[in-house]
Order: sequence, then C-alpha cells, then structure tokens
Amino acid sequence: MSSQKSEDVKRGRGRPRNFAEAEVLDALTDTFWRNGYAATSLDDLTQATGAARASLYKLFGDKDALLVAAIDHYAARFDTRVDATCASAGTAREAIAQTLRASADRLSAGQAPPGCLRCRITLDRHGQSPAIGAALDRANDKFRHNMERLLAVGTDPAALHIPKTALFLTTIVNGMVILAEAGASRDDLEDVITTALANVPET
Amino acid sequence: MSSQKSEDVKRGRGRPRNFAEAEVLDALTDTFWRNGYAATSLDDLTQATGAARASLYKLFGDKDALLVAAIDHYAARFDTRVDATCASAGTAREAIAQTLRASADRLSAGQAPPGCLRCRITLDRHGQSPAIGAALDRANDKFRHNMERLLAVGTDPAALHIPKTALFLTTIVNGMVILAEAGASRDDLEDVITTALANVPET
DNA sequence: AGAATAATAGACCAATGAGTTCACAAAAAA
DNA sequence: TTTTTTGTGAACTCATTGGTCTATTATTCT
Repeated sequence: MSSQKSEDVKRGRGRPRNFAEAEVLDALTDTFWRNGYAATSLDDLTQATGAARASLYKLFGDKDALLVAAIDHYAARFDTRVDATCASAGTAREAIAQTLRASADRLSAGQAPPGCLRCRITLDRHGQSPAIGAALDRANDKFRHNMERLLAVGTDPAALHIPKTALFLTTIVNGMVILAEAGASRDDLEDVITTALANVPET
Repeated sequence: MSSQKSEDVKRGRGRPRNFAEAEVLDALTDTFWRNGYAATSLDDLTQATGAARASLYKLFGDKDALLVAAIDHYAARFDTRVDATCASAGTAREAIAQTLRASADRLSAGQAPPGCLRCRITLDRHGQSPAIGAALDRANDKFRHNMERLLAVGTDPAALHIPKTALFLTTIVNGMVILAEAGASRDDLEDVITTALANVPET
C-alpha cells in the first residue's frame, strides 16, 4: 500500500514525497490503534505510511509526537461524525441511539482495527510522556463534550441533566469497548444499548 | 522490600528462598497492573518480588506465563471479595451498590495501582500469546459471572433479567475504569453509579 | 545544463530487554 | 564433615528499537 498519491499538492523543489500527508495521519492512527504504542515500531510506521523514517521525524519530531498526532486525528474524526449526526437527527434519543449503534457495529465488525484508540491509550497512559497525557485529556474531554452535543439535539433542556447523562453515556461507550474486546457479541452490545437508551428521555 | 517471609513453609534441602510464594503473586500482579505488560521488564519483576530471575523462570516459565499467573490471581481476588459481599448483603441492589462503590473508591484513590489489570490487558490483547488470551477470557467470564452472583442475592428472579443486567453492570464497571483514568472525579463516578443503580430493581 | 532543494533508503549506534548459563551460597541429609 | 539439593546473583547472548546520519535520487529554479 505505498501508492497513496491522492493529494498531489504542488510542492516546491526537491524529490517528491512518497506519501500524501493526509493519508499519513490515517495510516499512523490505524497502526497505533491496531498495535498500541509500545508494540508499534518505527519500522511498522514507515511501512504503513510509506513515508521514510527521516520524513516522519522531520514532520512530527519523535515517536511520542507521532502518537499525539494520531490521537488528535482520531478524536477529530469522531468530531466530524458527531457533526453529521447532530445535523441529521431529530431528537437526542435518536442521535444517541445512532451513535451507540455505530460504535457497536464497528466494535463487533471483524474488519478495521479493533477497539478504540482513545480507550486503549488511556488505560496505558501511566509512564507515558506529558504530551501524550495532554493529548489524551483533549481526546477524552472532547468525547464527553460530543456526548453533550448529541444530547442537546432538539431536546427540552429541562427534561434531562445533560452533563450527568453525557457522563453516563461516555461510561457506556467506554465499557462497550472493553466488553467487545472481551468477546461480547453484537447482540450483547445491543442489549446494553437498549438499557442505556432507557436513561435518555423520549423527547 | 525483600523482607517478605510471612509464609515460611518448611522446604526440603537447598538454599532457602528469598521470597514467600504467596507474596510473589501479589507483587507480580501489582507490577503488571501498574505498568502494563510491555512496560514491565524482568528486572522490574525480580525487584518487586525479591525472587531471582532464574527462580521466576523456574516457577512460571516465561514472561507470558508470569502475566497469566497475575491475571488469574487478580481475578481470584475479586472472586473472594464477591463472596464476602454476597454473604453480607441483603439485596441485589445493596450488593451491587457496595461493589460499584468499592470500585469507584479504589479507582479514584491515589494509592494502589490505578485502573484495572483485567481491563488494561484486555484492551492490549491483540498480538499477545494465546495463553494470555485464554487467561483474559477466564477473567472476563468470571467477572460477568460474579455480577450475576451479586444480582442473585435475595432477589425475586422474576424481577429482573439477570444475564442482561449483569452485562449492563459489567459495562458500567469497565466504563468507569476508563473514565477514572481519563481524569473523572469520585463525584463523577458516584453520578454514574446512581444512574446505573436505577436499573437494578429495589427488591 | 547546472545549482539548489527535499525526500529516500539504508547503514549505523547506543540502549534495553528476554532468556540462558554458571559459579557460588546456604540449607538439609547422610 | 561431606554430599546433595535448591536458590542466588550476575554475566552473557542475541534480537529489537528509537533515533541519527549520510550518500543518493528526483525534482524545480535559474
């Protein structure tokens, strides 16, 4: 897969890049997501991105910075998915249901990296660099905030306590990630979702 | 901390051990719990256990086997705690509340290893040895089963669907682990617990 | 065409870590 | 006291890894 060339931005002098910058982030994220931080070597990353080792260092700095970029990218992708859901859903219930089911689908689909990068690295944060800790804080705060955004969709603000409910739903998603990695089936996850949704008012 | 000698079992010939076997398991568990698998070196383990490197290899086999033993030990400790709760609690609601609060306390206490060994390694299971995968399966199955045991305490079996509720509560605990590692306060966890308990019938 | 630039490929380095080996130490048994 | 057994402690091997450096290649600008 070293044929990523979709973003052929005109660059100045010098040998042309072997990679498209946008796709490097995806590949980086994918690889850390799949293997975790420690088990991802620089060789893995150069292979996945197609970029030369030296290029990665020039672009990002060091391995920590690569992970930081991946975490931020991962979080940003979720942001845009939430944007779409907020725009399309009519009620908070609907928005939440859609999001939870999308997560469950992905968690139990064999393809794509398993689990969740944010969750995985969060449980692995001890002993990591401060920069990684900060990126995790950003990602986790964003996630919680995104749950609040979903709950704010077309809903009477008096009908539910948004922050508390968002916290609860964050717990549910986090929990489902581990559940799925522990072998739970899609049906199991659906049962959890059903119970969770009962805690989000109808309108 | 190489003065663990509380279990001075009479041993046969040979130089006496530098460690008490029971405490080795605790130290092992503690260390993996604190640092994760990859970030725990054999030097860390010999230092934590007080046992010589060669002794650990003789007793367990290799690093994977050490983690397997730690996972099993970790799960077994939870078993005995659940035993106690089942014996002392009068209702399922009470048993669950007690367990969730104990988890929340531990998760937000600064002391002791943070998070949860089972959850941490579960999210890190990809690329690990089959033996570790099997140990994780045991631990996760046991956990779910323990939730069912707690729900069975003095409760009308018709009042709730035990397997589904146990699955839900497992999700809650798993989720709280990540929440706590992401920086949630004890109060945040209490809010989650309150919501979760609303899904366990009164009697 | 030739200079300047930017990226590649891969060698190189120092550190770390898992696993093994072995001489030595300390106890029980004979 | 001597032998046997069991564990210690430290050195050693070998593979891997993060990070750096250099020669080379490919492109644009003059």
